[in-house]
Amino acid sequence: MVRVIQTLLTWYQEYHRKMPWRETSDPYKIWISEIILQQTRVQQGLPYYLRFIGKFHTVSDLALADESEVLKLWQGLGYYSRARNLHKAAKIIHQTFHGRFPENFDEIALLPGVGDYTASAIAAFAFNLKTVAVDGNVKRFAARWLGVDIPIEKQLFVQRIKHELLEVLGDSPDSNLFNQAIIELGATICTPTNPSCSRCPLQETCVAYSNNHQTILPVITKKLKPQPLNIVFFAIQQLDCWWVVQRDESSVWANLYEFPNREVNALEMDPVVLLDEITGNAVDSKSIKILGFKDFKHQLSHRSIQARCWHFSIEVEGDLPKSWVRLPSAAMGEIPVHRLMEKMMEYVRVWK
DNA sequence: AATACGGGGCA
DNA sequence: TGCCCAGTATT
Repeated sequence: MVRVIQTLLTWYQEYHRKMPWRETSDPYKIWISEIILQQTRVQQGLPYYLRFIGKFHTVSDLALADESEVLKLWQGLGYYSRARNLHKAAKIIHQTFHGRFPENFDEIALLPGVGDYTASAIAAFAFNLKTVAVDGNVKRFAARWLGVDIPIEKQLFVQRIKHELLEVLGDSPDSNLFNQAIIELGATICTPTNPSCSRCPLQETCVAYSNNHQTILPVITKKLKPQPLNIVFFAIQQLDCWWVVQRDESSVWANLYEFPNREVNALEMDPVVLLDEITGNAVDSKSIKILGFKDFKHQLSHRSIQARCWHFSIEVEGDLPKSWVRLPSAAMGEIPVHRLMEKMMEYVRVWK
């Protein structure tokens, strides 16, 4: 075991990629990076991390911001509850810990948006606590290296590899480096397809390699098919202004803004009839000019969205729903929106 | 234990 | 297309 960890750390120090959140021991920066990197590739998350740290230098800066500011900075990254929980957690740290990041595992794990992986990662990377941070990379590497054929989404699998990896770590003082190393190994060598076994520092002791089981491990049984969802949007223009609504807190794209819309069974509904339904006949049909429509396909992890965006202009509004907000086009860039909304704003040329 | 929750890159 | 990414919260 001593031999293994020594080999691993030596490999890591020579070959690891340089990343800004590994050049610091500031728990705030490490925390931000770990939240951003949840289910997100380094390449995609890096610019967001730099912008975040650039705008909010400390946890208190973040705590004192508006949620919309935080969501705006998160725009396009997905899983927006991460941003809302990040903001909530910052307020907790600011208020109950007076801006000082908690330094023990249990207090870290209590923060909203921080689960077992993230708490372990912060504990190891910021405070060098003895723990194992199990993410997707570590699961894949451990399943192969230890030859564990329990499906990786089972609790028993995580229990098993955590126990074994903790034993590998042993009494080493390098929990920080060890955790960085196994994650980096999974990300760069022990990849999902075509792992680079020839370059792997742990090839000699790898169970999967010795049995030629790299392609059948890890065992993954889950697979949910995205369900179809049809939505008709209305991009309603009044001279240089647009109408938008904010989504509610308990749905996809929570708290983000978008054009008024309605879920439908089929996209081919009469748009004027649909608009009357949504507004309660608030808009005089003679006041409506139809400027065109465009269809969009948008893939989420759990939904296959087909959207139709109608471009209307109206002269005068009637008694529109209270939740509708009219914004000048200049203000449309200030509100947090989802990717589909970005595409639709481009279609109707909100900014000319 | 299962499901909701984004978006992008790549075979 | 389908897979998977430095996962978590909710049911």
